[in-house]
Amino acid sequence: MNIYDIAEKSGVSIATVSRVLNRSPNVSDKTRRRVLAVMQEQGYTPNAFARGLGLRTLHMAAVLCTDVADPFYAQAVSLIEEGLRQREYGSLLICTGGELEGKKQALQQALEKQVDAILLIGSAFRERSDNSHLEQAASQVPVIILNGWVKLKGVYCVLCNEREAMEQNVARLAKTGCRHILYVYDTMTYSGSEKLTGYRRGMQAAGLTPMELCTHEKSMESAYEAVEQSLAGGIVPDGVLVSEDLLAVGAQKALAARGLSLPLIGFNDSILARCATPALTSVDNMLPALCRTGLALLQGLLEGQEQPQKTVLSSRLVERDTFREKG
Amino acid sequence: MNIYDIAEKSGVSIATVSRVLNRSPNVSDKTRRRVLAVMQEQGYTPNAFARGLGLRTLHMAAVLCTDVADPFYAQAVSLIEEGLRQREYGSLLICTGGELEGKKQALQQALEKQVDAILLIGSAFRERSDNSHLEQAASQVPVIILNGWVKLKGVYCVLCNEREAMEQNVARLAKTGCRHILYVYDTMTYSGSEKLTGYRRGMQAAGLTPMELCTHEKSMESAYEAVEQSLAGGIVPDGVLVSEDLLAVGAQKALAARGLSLPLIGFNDSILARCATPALTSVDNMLPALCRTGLALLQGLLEGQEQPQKTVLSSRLVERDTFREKG
DNA sequence: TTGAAAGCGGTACCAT
DNA sequence: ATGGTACCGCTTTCAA
Repeated sequence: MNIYDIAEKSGVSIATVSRVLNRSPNVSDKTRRRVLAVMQEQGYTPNAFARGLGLRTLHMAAVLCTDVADPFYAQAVSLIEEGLRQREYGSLLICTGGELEGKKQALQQALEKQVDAILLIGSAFRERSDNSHLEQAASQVPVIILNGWVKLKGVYCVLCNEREAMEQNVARLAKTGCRHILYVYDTMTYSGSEKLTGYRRGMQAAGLTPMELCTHEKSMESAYEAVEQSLAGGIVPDGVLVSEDLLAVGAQKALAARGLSLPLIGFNDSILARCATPALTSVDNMLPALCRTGLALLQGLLEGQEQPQKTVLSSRLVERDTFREKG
Repeated sequence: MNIYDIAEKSGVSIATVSRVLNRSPNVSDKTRRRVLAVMQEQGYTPNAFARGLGLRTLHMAAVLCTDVADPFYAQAVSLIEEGLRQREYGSLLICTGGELEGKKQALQQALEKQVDAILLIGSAFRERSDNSHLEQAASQVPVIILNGWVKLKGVYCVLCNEREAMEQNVARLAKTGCRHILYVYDTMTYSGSEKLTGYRRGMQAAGLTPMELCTHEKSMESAYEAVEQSLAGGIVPDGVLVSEDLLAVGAQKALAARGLSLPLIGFNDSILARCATPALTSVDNMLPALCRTGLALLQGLLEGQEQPQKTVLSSRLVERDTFREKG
């Protein structure tokens, strides 16, 4: 069943059928009705490839993240997919893993599928040395990074001031009397190093000595072990900051296992923060706003407008059981 | 930059370029090298639409779920996307929401994009009365339901024996002396009613009176409230079964708020079960196996083999802090 | 308002 | 091993 069949059955040319398909105003009401009726009755679905060939777009955007199984990315993907769908764009999801090779392949796959844009979630998409793959992709379609930052032509970034947020976290704990503030984190993405820098600056500003603990991998269990070993090794913090709610839960459990209940602040304000016991105080990095902004930016771009290459939103502390500013 | 340009620049016909593109053995090594070199140097990316038009496939599958932000679905989507990617298929992700209209539209969108198959995650895709939209989709491409069951031509289901699992849960609690086993659940999907049936049968078999509590919506907070009100209303359970880890966390918190620490079993063995404090004992519904099986089934289908319309895997209890069989 | 026909960028069959 | 060419199904001038 194609446009020729429909044209024949409704006694018009394929050009007219195409016009009906594309809601062109230059079709008489009568003709339109007739054609639509035939389409309906034949259960006709236009072939997207042929359409894409002509229009040079399938109305699809690629959405990349290292792993959707991570609740934070899942939340982001959910928001983005919804926004794209509302704008009548499909979402090609690709999980890349943390390795460069996976990211390169993902970009290649996205380009092969002729997506209209590529959305990167997370700062893991900025490589230490060589970002030429990003550059190449950006030369073909707009690339948008959510919660990450790379200065490259055609790459647009929307992010949250995480450095500042972490700096404030230190100040907050220090204000309530903490002197030995442990910082638990995992990998060194752009975002990760921003937070770490924020922590260090905050500690310096407060005249305190940094206590940093890097976990083996990004998992609750790994954070548990790292903190447990650290405590066993005689480290005695009186406050804990963490780069990620998932790790924060691990840290929290390790502390609890030793009967400790210290001020603790997580990051991302994910579902885990609410589900943890006690519920985690966490930095809300404004994910919904981040996604909304990124989508609006993309829309502008696709409409041919100029857009800023860097947009920074400010975060917010969500107070729950593990820490409150009043003390 | 298209196949004609490449052909010209390498001094061969487009047919030969096409052969190189498709790894046809009928190309001399010398020619192949030359063509590949030109492609490389020109940064050529074949147009997937044109290709799709000829091959009648873009090598893409649609992956639908009600909402990826739910950690359980996110995990499933992650596994499926990976499996599809390994088989060189792209994943068109669509979140449908719980309403029929959203699901219908999602199927329509998937079909318009000419996907090769549709994967439905969760039992929410079975409607109470009318499944004609599924039937229509299945008449065009294979439809696979993971963790759900609908008997329809062209629809293939892989699921877990959740009814039995819940029945066993009752037996387990009863064996350790529980007499007043509360069941907390939310909506009535196919999966939901299976579990509820399992609970009822289990209670009957143990000679106990069912105590059922339906939450207002699928959220931790909603479960908390429901249980809290129930306790406030004088209900005194001595064991709790829940249809979902997310709800289980809410129930757990409500119990803890009243100083209660009862045997409690969640469902899905999601990341939340591990992150909860105390960690939840939960039924592992074999999600990875479910996804693997579904993907293998799909592959078989695409290769033209017959496949069973229903495959049932058996679940497994993962014992953590909130309940152990030995007592 | 409608139709005819030239693309769009590939695939694949038929020759050579 | 290679080239010529007729599709694939739709969009979009250009004429009528």
